[in-house]
Amino acid sequence: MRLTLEKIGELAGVSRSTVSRVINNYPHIRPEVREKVLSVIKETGYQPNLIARSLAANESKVIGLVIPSIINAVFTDPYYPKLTQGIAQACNELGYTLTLMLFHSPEEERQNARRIINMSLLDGIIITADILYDPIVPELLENGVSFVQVGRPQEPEKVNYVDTENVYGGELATEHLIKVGYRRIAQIATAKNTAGIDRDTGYRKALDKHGIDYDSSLTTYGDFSRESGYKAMTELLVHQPEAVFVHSDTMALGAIQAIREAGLSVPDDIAIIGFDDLPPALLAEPPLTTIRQPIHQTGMMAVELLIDIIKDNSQPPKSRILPLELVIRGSCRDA
Amino acid sequence: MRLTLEKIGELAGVSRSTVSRVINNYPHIRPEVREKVLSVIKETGYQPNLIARSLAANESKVIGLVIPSIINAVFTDPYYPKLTQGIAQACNELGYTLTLMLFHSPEEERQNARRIINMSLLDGIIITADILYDPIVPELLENGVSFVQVGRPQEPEKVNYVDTENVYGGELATEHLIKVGYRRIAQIATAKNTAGIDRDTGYRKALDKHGIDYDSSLTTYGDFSRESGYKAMTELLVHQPEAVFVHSDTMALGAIQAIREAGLSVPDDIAIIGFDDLPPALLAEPPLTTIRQPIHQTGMMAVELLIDIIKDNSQPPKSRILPLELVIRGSCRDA
DNA sequence: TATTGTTTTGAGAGCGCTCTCAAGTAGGAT
DNA sequence: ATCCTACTTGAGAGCGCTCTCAAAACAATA
Repeated sequence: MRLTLEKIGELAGVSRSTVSRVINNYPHIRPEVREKVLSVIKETGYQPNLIARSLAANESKVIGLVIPSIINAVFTDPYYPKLTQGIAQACNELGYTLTLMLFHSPEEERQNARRIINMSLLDGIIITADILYDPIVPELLENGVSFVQVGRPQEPEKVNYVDTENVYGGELATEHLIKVGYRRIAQIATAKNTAGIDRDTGYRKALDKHGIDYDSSLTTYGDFSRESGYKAMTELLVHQPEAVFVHSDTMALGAIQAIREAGLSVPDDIAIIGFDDLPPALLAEPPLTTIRQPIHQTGMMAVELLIDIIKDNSQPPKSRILPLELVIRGSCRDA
Repeated sequence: MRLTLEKIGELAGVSRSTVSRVINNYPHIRPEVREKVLSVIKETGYQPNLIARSLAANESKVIGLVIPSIINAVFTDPYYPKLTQGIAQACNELGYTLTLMLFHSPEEERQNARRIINMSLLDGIIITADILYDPIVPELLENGVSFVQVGRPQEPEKVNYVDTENVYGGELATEHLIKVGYRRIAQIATAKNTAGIDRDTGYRKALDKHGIDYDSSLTTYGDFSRESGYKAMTELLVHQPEAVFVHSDTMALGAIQAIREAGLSVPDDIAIIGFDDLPPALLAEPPLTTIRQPIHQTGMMAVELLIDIIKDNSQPPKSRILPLELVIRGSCRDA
């Protein structure tokens, strides 16, 4: 039989209110009474009913993680599991419960998203949508839901978000390539998401800075999957780049495979620099030179920011930009 | 301002009870009244408060997915993301909400698990623990929590679980190796989990059936990570196996790398057969011959079974065993 | 028309908690 | 001893819903 506050009070010889007070650490309780109540709680193994608490206090201490259907196909990319881990850890530490909303199709997404969002089960939401024109974001905005986006949003002035220095990252990668002596630098980009756009901006910026003309035939596109990297590299091969800046490690792995199958070598014939620094980068052959992104920390940061917002949703939108780092390994020649 | 049943009733000129009835599709409502209420709900965009509903009805329609800390280090293995996807999809389809409980350390696990489990936020739990002696399982059992385990439990007669035919899988893999002509067959196993034990059983069974003596020096152990596969293969190399049955694709990838770095070739010098049939298996070089496991379906099945149990937790423990399939690709010689 | 049965509806209690309000109790100052 | 200010506690309302119970309305039967 489930225990209730009332019953604990009975056993301890105090009222429900008093028990509630000791559980919630209110001051003004006589030490002996607090002791007594605590001991009863301990020996009965009482746990407060979260649902009832949520109803009364009008907060559930649960937050939702929304991963849109477009991204979902890319769950093979270790990026999301890693991000999820960071989010989960922060939730554990901060006493929140995490609910996962993974959608497999746009219809499923539309049907469920609105329902869940409005059903007041959630105190707030983290949405991993850096795609352009995500339909959920305006809806959240309109309904006054507390949320933070992972990745730069379409309208940064309106939403809270956590992002990495993607422009700088693109620049960093490209400049490294230039610095070690490459000139004909291609790019495997990802269209339709702000991260990809920013990295592309950085790429062009670096080219420009060093007086290299941007050549659009040297940019091909992938969708973050390994297969798409393979395909994009195959297209690139005919243009004979000296080096390629690939927007994600996973695609870089595919690109390396394409290069090898063409009978060429990395980095001797074509150099590769990736982005993310996920575990496979280290295991690649050759180990991938890449731009390290603090993914786990991004997740944790998103939770912290969200909780901040839940406490006061009236403040102007905030953002956190996390730093990137160049990791030199074996897929580019040395300086 | 949040709408309530009461307010909708007011607007529709009926009582709260009636509104509740139309929302929950009760019979005995005059069609015109139902229409009226429905239209008010539609134009106001009213959504029932899930928390209040949970409290009153004593069910939350949310289930938890518990991934213990030991496994967590292995989140780089695509197995878990894939399983999670299956679970999430079934939840969406069946109107349940999924909460994710990822733990990073045993302490975190102990602290949070009990709390969440007893806090009556969850209608039921899916636990992905096929490790031996998992401490959470007895606790769940003791507290009468509805749960299903993914992977064969320690005490199958006591718990509901979903599993694959692991013994048969081990047998299938080993027999394939024997059939195409190998005799000196090694194994990279995973200790301390029932899946590993079962696959090992199958491996020995096949050996035995074909009159090959089991040689313990031909079994080494990994922990499902690619690195551990690499290490285990390195150990195996000195014993010069002709073929290796690796308990997971991810470890198989590591093993192939070790073989290559030793200057040998797959399958010419050493054949490899994996387990799982995850996407990287197809991308490996050579493409991995492996045992396909219906991971997505396993996740969905777990949810279905769980919901079944939530509805009536008094029935004797049930289990679902999913079939396995041999997928022949390029990492073993042809017959 | 009286009676019985069925459908349709509302009132009210209750889920287990939080939070406000006011009452009771002590200790110190006057 | 009296008053004032803490401190300490309990009573009660209320969160938004479900569900039981009984009343009201209507239809069917005698």
